[in-house]
Amino acid sequence: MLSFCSAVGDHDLARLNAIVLSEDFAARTVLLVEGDEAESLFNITAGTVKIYKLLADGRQQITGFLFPGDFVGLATAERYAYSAEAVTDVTWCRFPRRKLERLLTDVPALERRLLGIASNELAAAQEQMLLLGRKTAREKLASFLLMLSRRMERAGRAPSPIALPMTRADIGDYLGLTLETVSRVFSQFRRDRRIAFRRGGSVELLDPTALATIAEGASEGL
Amino acid sequence: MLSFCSAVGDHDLARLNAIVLSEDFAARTVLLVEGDEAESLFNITAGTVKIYKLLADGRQQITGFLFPGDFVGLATAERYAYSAEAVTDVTWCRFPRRKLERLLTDVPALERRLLGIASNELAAAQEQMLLLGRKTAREKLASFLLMLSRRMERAGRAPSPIALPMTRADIGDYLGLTLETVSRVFSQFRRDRRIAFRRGGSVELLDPTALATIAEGASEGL
DNA sequence: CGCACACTTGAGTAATGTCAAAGAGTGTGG
DNA sequence: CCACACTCTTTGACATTACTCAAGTGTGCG
Repeated sequence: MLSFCSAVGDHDLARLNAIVLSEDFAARTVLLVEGDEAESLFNITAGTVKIYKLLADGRQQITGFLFPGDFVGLATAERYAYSAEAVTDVTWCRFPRRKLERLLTDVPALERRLLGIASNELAAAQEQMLLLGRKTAREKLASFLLMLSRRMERAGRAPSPIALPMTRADIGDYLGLTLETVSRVFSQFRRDRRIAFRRGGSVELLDPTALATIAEGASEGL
Repeated sequence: MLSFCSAVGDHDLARLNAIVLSEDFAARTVLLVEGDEAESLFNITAGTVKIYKLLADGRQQITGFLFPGDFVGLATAERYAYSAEAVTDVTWCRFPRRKLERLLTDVPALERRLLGIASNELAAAQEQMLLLGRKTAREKLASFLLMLSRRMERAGRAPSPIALPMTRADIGDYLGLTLETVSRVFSQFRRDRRIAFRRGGSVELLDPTALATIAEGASEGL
């Protein structure tokens, strides 16, 4: 929100606040369903959200884990391109689309901000395609841990330990692996003293440099 | 280009044309390198372009095949997020970024158009993540053929036969497979009379319905 | 305290990758 | 014009990674 609102002047900020609505949800609540009419855009205030797509037989691909400050439902299309579920308890702000569009027309700087956000997401999506299509299980998990770590840093927090509010199954569905493979690779990293699990489901990165080497595919002798 | 320019009035269209520069390239020419300064945006006029990311050891993930009308280098970031190479001979229009930005400021409708394009690409990227992370080789190839077919239709052409200007290796690098697996699945589809190869490297979809069923993961008894 | 639920670990399997060789299509120079 | 050389493709045999199925171990919550 901060980065979004900072493009708005005082007067327009008041208008932005006027159209915003705060909502709370318990963990595991389904927040959006792919194909539903996209009548609002949301910005996460607290908690973790997963966005995902499903195949007919139930196979799931999580396309992103979203944290406070991230947008859900970013699309100019009529319908949501993905489903969303609360991983933890979640609070978000709702921007009714029609009101938001009027505001965007009046404040072009907001539109440019949204374009910037969308093109960043596009770059992240391409990075994820590289991961899904070409990386091994080890490389995927190392990349995943580092991505979360960098995200913590960008949010102004320490790069380690990292909170892992999602299950092994969710991590697998994000990386294109099974939960068993995720567990096995984590165990391997733990045995090799590259990570350590802490209480409350968080992970400490004991050797970020080694993880970065693995993540980039130089996994030969490691 | 048409869809982009149609958001511009006559006077502004003249301005748009004034900043545009047409360029030609032979097949296999490297057009952009990931990490290079993003000083221009491009719109393809003729030919096929692949955009891709590389790992240190040479593994490649193609994140998109782009055709006439598509944009290359769409990013607000300082640097290109991907490399690009001409699959066939290519012609494109260059929009110097600084001049384009001035134009975008003057014509907010253009910016909204770009936001729409970016959010469509985001939806396509998520569909591709589902494919890469969760679909089998058969499902991937069926999805790929249908995607190209739908793209032909949207461009106002017949949905079949489809031109396949890229190599099996490129298709594999797009779908997260090896070229051998691509070839084997194509052979299987051909034996099952779902597709037929025509002269000049194009494919006819003999049974689009069956392919659609396979693509969506209902591959049980097929 | 005990019941879920998530996680870990093991054994065997299946899908896809790797290595290899031969065939088909295309362009070029003798 | 044909033969050679090149690249791309197909197909086969085998290897490997990650998946499936299964059992057992925490761990937190009611």
